[in-house]
Amino acid sequence: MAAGRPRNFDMDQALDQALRVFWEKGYEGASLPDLTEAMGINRPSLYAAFGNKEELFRKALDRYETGPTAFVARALEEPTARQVADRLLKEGINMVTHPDHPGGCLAVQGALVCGDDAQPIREELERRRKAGEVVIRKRFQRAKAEGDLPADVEPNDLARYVTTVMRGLAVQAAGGATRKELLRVAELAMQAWPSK
Amino acid sequence: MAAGRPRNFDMDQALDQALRVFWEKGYEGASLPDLTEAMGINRPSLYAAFGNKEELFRKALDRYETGPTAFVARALEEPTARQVADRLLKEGINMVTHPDHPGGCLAVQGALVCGDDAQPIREELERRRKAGEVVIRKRFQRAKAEGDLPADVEPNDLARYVTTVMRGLAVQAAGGATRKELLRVAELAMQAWPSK
DNA sequence: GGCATATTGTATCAGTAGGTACAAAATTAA
DNA sequence: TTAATTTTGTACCTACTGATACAATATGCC
Repeated sequence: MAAGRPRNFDMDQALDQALRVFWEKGYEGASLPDLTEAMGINRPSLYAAFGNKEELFRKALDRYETGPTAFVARALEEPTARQVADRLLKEGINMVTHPDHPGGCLAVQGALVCGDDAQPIREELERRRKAGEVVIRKRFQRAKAEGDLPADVEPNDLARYVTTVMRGLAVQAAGGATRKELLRVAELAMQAWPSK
Repeated sequence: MAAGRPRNFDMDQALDQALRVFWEKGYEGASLPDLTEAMGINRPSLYAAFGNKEELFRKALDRYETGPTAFVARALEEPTARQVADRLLKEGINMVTHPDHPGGCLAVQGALVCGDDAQPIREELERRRKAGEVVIRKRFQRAKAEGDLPADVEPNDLARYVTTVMRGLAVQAAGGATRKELLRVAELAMQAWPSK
């Protein structure tokens, strides 16, 4: 089979740059010139390689989930529910305030609300946020089955609590809060943990 | 003084509609046609009465703060810090899930991140969020001076904690969480309150 | 009524949004 | 070397963005 002219950019590197732009400006706020400049490619190359803006965002989002947010899966492996929650908060803070990439969380600030055109993206992000909540809930359900949580505690509520705090932390980080400030918040948030 | 042709719309009513659109779609996501249609006026009337899109947003934001978010000032009047926090969370939830207006919080979803043009708005919202945090902090500082909080507790941290949870609740509400779900979260969040 | 003033509606502006046509360039297969 | 294939770069498209010029209209004051 024939080969054709080779592309002179790395797809993953370009995607990382697109991710950075979407993260920093949101889906709507990221313009095609913003993206092509950061990715170091021109418009037709972007469309040939990634489809369109919406598909590019989805691919950047996939990369976001296998990269920066991989800490969630790791945190779930902690032995107790309490340790899971503690690590989710701490590593979450580490992520949303990490100096190597934009502050905050793409799943929150990518398109929390938006115009009509971007609604599919808003819904996609909402779906993924929901999915993140579900894996945490399942982990806490398991914890309860293992006797690791009091009988009168709803894993559902606990998962929603941790998730809600994490999203609040993400908003704070997007606004410039420091890691140190947010770690104090996490410490307080963990005071709510049942049966200390 | 002469009068000229009277405007045939109510400024406050129009502003309320603009507020609704910005709340629902964010600053960038709200287009001029979105705004004029909701406000029931045409473009030149909008510009004559409110300046431009940015000024309109600022005026809608002022109205937001004297209307939907007025619960904050009321909550601060509660006798104890604990009651203040509890009421902030509960009334905050009531607000961000109220059926009479869009879900979530304008100060969070109006422009958490955005493109270059909207940066002034993003910064304005960040300023106002910060100001909201400050009034809560001051209330907790007073509480501490009054012996209403343990000596080893930082009012600063407590204010940031409450604020962070409220913002998390706002994100959840923007994503469609119900009032009932969020009240369970608030209940858990209050478990963290010092010296029960 | 006539004048000054202010708002309305239409029609339009320049700039930018996302997206693409098309030819030149760079590769592999034959 | 030639043919087939794929990417690149330029130039461009349509639609929509926020914003206005201007004439028509509606008021209060004299």
